[in-house]
Amino acid sequence: MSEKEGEKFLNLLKTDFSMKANLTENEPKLIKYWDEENIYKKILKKNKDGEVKILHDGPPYANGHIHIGHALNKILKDFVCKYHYMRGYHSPYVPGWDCHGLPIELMVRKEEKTQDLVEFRKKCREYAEKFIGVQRDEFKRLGILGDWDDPYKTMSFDYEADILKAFSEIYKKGYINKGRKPIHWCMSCETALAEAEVEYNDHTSPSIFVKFKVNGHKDLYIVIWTTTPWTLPANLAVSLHPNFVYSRVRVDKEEWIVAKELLKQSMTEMEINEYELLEDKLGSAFEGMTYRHPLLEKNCPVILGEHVTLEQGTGCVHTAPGHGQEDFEMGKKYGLEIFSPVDDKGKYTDEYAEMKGESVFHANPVIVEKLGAKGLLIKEKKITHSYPHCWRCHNPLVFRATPQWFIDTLEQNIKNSVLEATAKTGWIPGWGEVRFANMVENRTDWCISRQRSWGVPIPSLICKSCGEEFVDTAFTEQLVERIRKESSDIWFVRELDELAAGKLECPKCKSADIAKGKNILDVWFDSGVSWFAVLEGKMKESVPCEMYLEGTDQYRGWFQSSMWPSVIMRGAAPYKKVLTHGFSLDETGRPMSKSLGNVISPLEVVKKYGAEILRLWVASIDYTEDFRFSYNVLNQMTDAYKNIRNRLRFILMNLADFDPEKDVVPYAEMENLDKWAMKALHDFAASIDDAYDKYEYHRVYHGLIEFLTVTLSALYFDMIKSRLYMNPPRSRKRRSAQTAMHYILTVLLQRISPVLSFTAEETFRFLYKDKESVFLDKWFNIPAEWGEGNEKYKEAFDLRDIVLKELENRRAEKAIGLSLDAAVTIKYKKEEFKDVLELFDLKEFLIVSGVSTLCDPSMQEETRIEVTKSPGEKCTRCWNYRTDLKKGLCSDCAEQIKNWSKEDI
RNA sequence: GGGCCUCUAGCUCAGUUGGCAAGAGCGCGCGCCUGAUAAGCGCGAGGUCAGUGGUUCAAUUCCACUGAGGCCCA
Repeated sequence: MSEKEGEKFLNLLKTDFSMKANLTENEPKLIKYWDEENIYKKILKKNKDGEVKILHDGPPYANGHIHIGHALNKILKDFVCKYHYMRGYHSPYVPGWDCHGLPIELMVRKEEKTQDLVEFRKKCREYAEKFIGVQRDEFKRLGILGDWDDPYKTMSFDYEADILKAFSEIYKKGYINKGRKPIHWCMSCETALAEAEVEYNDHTSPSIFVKFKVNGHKDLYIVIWTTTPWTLPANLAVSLHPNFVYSRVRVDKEEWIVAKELLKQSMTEMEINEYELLEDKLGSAFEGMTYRHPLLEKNCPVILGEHVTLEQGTGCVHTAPGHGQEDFEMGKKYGLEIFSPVDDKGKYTDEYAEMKGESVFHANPVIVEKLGAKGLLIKEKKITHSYPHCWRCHNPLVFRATPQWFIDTLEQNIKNSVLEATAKTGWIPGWGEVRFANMVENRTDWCISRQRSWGVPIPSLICKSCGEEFVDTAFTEQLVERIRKESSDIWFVRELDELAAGKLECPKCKSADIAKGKNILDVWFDSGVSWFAVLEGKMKESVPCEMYLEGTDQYRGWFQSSMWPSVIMRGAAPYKKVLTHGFSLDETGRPMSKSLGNVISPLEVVKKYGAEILRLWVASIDYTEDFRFSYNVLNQMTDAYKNIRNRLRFILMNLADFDPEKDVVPYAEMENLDKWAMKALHDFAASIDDAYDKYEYHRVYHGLIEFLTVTLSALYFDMIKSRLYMNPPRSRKRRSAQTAMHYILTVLLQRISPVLSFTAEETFRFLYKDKESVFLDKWFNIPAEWGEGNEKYKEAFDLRDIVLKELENRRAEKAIGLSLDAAVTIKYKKEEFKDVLELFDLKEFLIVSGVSTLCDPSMQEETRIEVTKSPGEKCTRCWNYRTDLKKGLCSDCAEQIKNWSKEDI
């Protein structure tokens, strides 16, 4: 028989499953298929009675294209959800977008010159809508399944209404308060400015050293330095650093207090040439000391703050809680008034009657003069420094306390409840709990009011006659229902009497002359009540949900902005688990940023490599830490992907004539080697499922690669190839191997589908033309029996390693090439070792032409391996060396060919 | 400056409560095969476990400090 004819009797099957993936072309087709066939909806239907496990999406900001952080975040969420889908949980995934806020306002204002507020808000809405569309397409391109047709948007009418409903509930519980807080203020535009609207330019200010008379000591002064003399009327304290050393020095007939390290520098600046050091003391020793206010008839305290620096001045810091951020924090800490005797136009109010009506910037020389007259001014100079200016009118800004609304996060009961909820939450990784709790402990009040345009209005009312600002809960609740129908625009479109059903009245002076408040809500409040608007509202599910999953920046952001409202309103956290991921760095470990020019766009990756490669990369890394991203690492993923795909293809090829409905061999009748493979499959699946349960996808990736490369490709497939090719197609021996491969493929597809969704679906639909989707497939539970295996497996594989080593030695000597060229003799010392040798068909197990075994109790060593070139001639069909060839065929091959068309052998 | 975190082969990761000469896969080098073939198999070279000091009979593993880096604050 010629070799050509011989191939007729070999199971060398072909497959149309291509080696080349062509991801960039095929992925969009699959996405279209998922879309058109409503696969996501069908998954929900399949699992509708399953246990509820909802991952609640944190809304990205609807602005610009997605970057690698967005991609990673959404892909991780997709892993979580898809594994839930596979395991039968009810896990609807409703993506969302954060729509209000300053960045969109700023973008729109660049192009839009309209002065009309409602028109402007309309443009903002359009802008957000546009980028929701852009980002939705980009996310879908990554293969993420979810309710893309009906996502949540913080600007939808329902959502806006729910924001105010939540506001109202929190207000009724007493956790929303009025307060004051210093902010950047432009007195020529008469408007508040956000940090992003502030531009820093050089500005010349007075630079003055002033001495404050200490009470209870004769001629003792504390020396401060400031560049804003106009804030001195608002001075309420002097801050010292508790751990700095302060010196008491004699200057003329007086004694001054100055930080020791700044003593020389400040004395030079004050042009004091002669002074004498009297004493050094820690700043903490001065706590409780009081001094006489330099301008007003009152006494003020010396307080301690870590914010004090030794960069300039005297180390004794003039503190006006109404006019500086740190001063404000200190004021809060020490219970000082947030005092700011300055009005919208930048003029002193009657709280500083002495200069009422005077503009603060014109006040500087006057204040300096007053200090001089009192003998408190030590030195005045001019200083040119970087100073905040208005980005629109370019005038210098002031920092000034204004009325604001706060959520009271300092109230001890609620803080304790938040800490309790924190302890009950599962933080992944575990250190998240410490980080979150620290932030809860140390945070300040949550200021929820913004003096902006694009957002949900705070439904506060202002009494025109007495100036009282207040919230009327009945009115708020009417407003909620109006907003649900007409959007929050009605606040700006309608007059107050159109909005209020009944009569409004000032709770303080009973006046009925009321106006609408002018503040909108912080967007963190918008997204912070998404559990209320989306989980409870839109989805009709309950809180807490299974998981929030975001970057580590959200410990301060969304995790907190969600936690506080939820604890106040529901007495518990909105989530059972919080999982966080790190940030993307470039190849050298620097953060990815536009300014560094080291950004790799996920869109570019998808275009060049395919989303599957990106998904595989996400699975490969330990995302809990920051991760490096580069084309280098993507190329590695491409290689890994090819490996996976080829192994799938090999299985498909060998299953081309296998129908699981008819051809499956019962476990009990399977070959031992195939049973071993089922044991390996069982163990593999158990470890993969454990990794999925713990959200450790890099273990999924590494476990998968290890299983495919070592267990399957290098061991199992290599060993069974001959059996698959040589035995009659329907023979039990061959069907046994195919049965194993069939189960391997089934388990593999289910395990890779959350990560390699495209490839899993492609393979699944290639295999089962009549089935819809791998995600709708029933979960295959691996029989526990398969995991039992045999304790002697390990000994057999240890023996195999030794034999292979010996084969390699012969190969190096050029005695053999293919391992089938060899014959092996195994000598063993202990009789019991026979059991190990009888476990498998040794010729198949070792892939050699002949194996002989011999027990020799007199041997020193346990086993001895001898490898020789196999005697006989090479069989043209099975390539074994045999001594019984007839016409080039060995007797086994002759037998197999004889039985070729018989069934069930 | 503060809170939290990271640093193991070129890359991505393992290394349970301190204990055999620190492992895997990929990549790289060399070889085999040509019935998984723009595939498959084998072998090999790569690490002062960021650095220093300490605790201990023994430290990649515990402690302290230093360095590099990240997120969030100030």
